[in-house]
Amino acid sequence: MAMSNITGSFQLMKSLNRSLVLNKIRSAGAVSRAEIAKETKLTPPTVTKLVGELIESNLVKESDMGTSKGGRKPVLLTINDRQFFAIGLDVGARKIRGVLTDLNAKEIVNDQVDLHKDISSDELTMLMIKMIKSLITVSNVKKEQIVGVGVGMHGIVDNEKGVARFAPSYHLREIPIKDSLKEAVNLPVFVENDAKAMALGELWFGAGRGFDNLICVNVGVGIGAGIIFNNRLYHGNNSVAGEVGHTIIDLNGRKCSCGSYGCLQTVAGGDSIAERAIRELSFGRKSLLMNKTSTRDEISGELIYQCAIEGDELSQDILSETGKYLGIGMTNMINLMNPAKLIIGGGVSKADNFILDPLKEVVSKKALTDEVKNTDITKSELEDRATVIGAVTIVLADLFTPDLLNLK
Amino acid sequence: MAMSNITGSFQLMKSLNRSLVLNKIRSAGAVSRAEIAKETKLTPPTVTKLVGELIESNLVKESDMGTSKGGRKPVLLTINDRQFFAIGLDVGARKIRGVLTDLNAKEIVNDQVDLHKDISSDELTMLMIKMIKSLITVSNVKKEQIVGVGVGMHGIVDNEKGVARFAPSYHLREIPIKDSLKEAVNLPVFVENDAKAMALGELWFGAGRGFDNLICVNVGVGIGAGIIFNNRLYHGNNSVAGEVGHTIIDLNGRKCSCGSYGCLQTVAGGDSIAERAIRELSFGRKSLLMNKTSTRDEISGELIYQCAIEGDELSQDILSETGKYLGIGMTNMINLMNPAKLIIGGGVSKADNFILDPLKEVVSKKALTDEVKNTDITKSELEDRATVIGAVTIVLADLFTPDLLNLK
DNA sequence: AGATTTTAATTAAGTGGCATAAAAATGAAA
DNA sequence: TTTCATTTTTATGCCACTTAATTAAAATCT
Repeated sequence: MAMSNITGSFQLMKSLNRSLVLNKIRSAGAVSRAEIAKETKLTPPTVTKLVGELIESNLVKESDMGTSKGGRKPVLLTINDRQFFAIGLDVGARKIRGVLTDLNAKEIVNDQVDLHKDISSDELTMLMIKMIKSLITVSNVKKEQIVGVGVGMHGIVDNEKGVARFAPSYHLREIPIKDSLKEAVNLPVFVENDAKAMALGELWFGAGRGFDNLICVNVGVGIGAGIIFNNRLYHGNNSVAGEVGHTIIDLNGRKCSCGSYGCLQTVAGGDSIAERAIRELSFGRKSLLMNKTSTRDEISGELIYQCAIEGDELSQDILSETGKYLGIGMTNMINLMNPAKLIIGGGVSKADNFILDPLKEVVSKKALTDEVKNTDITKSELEDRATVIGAVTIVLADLFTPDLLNLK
Repeated sequence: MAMSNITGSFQLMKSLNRSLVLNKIRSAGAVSRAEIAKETKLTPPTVTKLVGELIESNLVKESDMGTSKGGRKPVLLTINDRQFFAIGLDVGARKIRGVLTDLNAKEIVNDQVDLHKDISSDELTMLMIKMIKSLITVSNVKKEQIVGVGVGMHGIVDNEKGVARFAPSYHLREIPIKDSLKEAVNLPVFVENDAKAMALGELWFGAGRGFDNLICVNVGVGIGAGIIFNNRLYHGNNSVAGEVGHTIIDLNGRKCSCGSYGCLQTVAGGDSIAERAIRELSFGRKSLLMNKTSTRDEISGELIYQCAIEGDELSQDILSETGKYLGIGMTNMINLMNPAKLIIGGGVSKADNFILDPLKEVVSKKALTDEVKNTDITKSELEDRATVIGAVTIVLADLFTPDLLNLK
């Protein structure tokens, strides 16, 4: 299909403006009709009408009076955040987290459950359903008030079909999450890759606010990226976009779980951190890690973060090296996609700046032009809640900014 | 700015539909009003009206009658391709090519001029202006009939300002192409990086027709990519997007002109091909290359392509190796961006399949999922005209699909 | 304090551009 | 020749916006 296949119509016009107004209210927190008119370039009568409909549908409410600027006081409008709610699930390698939030993604209740490695598709689905039901029960919210369920799932996800194509942590394939949950709880369900959910979460509620073109990288055992163009998630042609962990940065590197050699993941993924520590220790290097563990298996990324913060030199060195490798991967990504902002999330958030600083240094040395050398790089603001809030955000995005222009 | 900041209005509605109709005519070649209505989901009266205005403005004309399907014969509409024209320039490392085409990008006249390595900004600009004027004179087209000038420029280009930020081939910086040309010829001027122009050219008139999400890679001395999302060029935050030649694939690789080590360009760029040949010859390997050259300096990419086609084993081996390295870079790009189509252009087009086959093989082995392993990869259809036709296409894109929705 | 000015929001009327319905044009098929 | 199918145009209506005028309410000026 060539072209921006968008047919202009009255519905489009109205939907566009409705979204515009709704989103202005959402992103501003509280605005008057007059200000909306000014900022959206809609006329006051139009804004009045649209706001009226939004109030009618209970999405928006009039709240306080604003301060006068020399005339009549403005009536401030806010999202009616006690009327509707959204549910988000973060289906990670070792546990499922869940939250039920209001329309500002403010948490009302949360829940979590541990997973075992050899869980089956049915068990997993069942746990998700159970959690959704529990969140609803505990929060004491009516089901009609819930606008949808978002799922941030690790691995390869087909977001259109709502299927987890491949979940490496439990070696499961083709889990029909959307269909299963939809049938069980009778709510709209959205399924998305965890890094993509995270990116959307950071865009709306975290470090990405105000940007419309960013990349958020989830560094854990795997390394995935969520790419945002024009305020929307970019999925690519087969929902595979963002697999930065499997970009090759070392032709002669070690074999990766994907079969290739020298993937970023093999030198900067969570497992590689622990392996590097074990190797260094076997060379006889001293470290706090020795005092805190009795067997090799106890050495984990988290522990190394902890020790680094406590001043352990080996741990710091390891994280620094990880940061450098990660920096290479990020530089490649920056040279290719030139995002306005790069957000680093996942376990790394816990590693203070031991990873981030060397990462930034590599980018500032190796990226191509002065402008991209200075790419704005920060760590996740939502930290370990990024994916679950991101999952909620998928639901909110559908509510607040429906994809009117059928951009893929 | 959060959100699809698009205000719905009557103008928007109309522009959207006007573009929709215009583009349907352009991409179909010849269609009836009825068919346009069917395909665009506009109503027949609306199409009649919009077509009337397009005919009025001389962009569209009624051509032949179509064949009846059991009723009145349809009147076929076509782009009025003898009324308006566009100019494209390809400012390469060693020469400038220019074309003047009709609105279907069909060449009317062309021109080219050689450049010397130490050319100045003023000289370069002067040559461009001279060529534009010459194209107009020779074609005998009135200046009012020319809708604009597009420039595909190698190196780093700021397309918004129309400035060539850095042109590595002649070590020039900050050439204000747009302003200079605009002043001299008094026509709308668009300046774009060569790979990006190429991508747009292939999208509209080459191997990319029918896709709305593709990457076109220009393999020459440098390796640049033009990224198309939603039928539009993606520039990134500083117009730097697409610099795949400077993505690092070999941590321990050779130093690149950019200062980093192991950039794709160092193992798959044009220079590396010649260097590899020289090295192999110095090891005493036999080759047609020996017969065709007297000094090392004569060994070039082109010559190697030629020898490979003539059956020279060494040349074939070298190209195969180049293809493998290029395949790594392409795999990384595919894993990151998951394009629907990958087009390989530049000098490589002349290398037959000696590069493309190993490239595809690497992708099919190393890309992450089955779907992306099978990414549609072909070589450029427009071949050495890709950039210059792409330059024309920038002008046409502005005419046919103005950026109504201010997507960046 | 009262009049004036400023800002906010609503009401009323007008307009642009698309849709629906019907008709005209034209040709194939019965 | 009549009937039917398809293409295109004409006439009318309607939707969602805009412009202009009005009401509301507060700050500032005299």
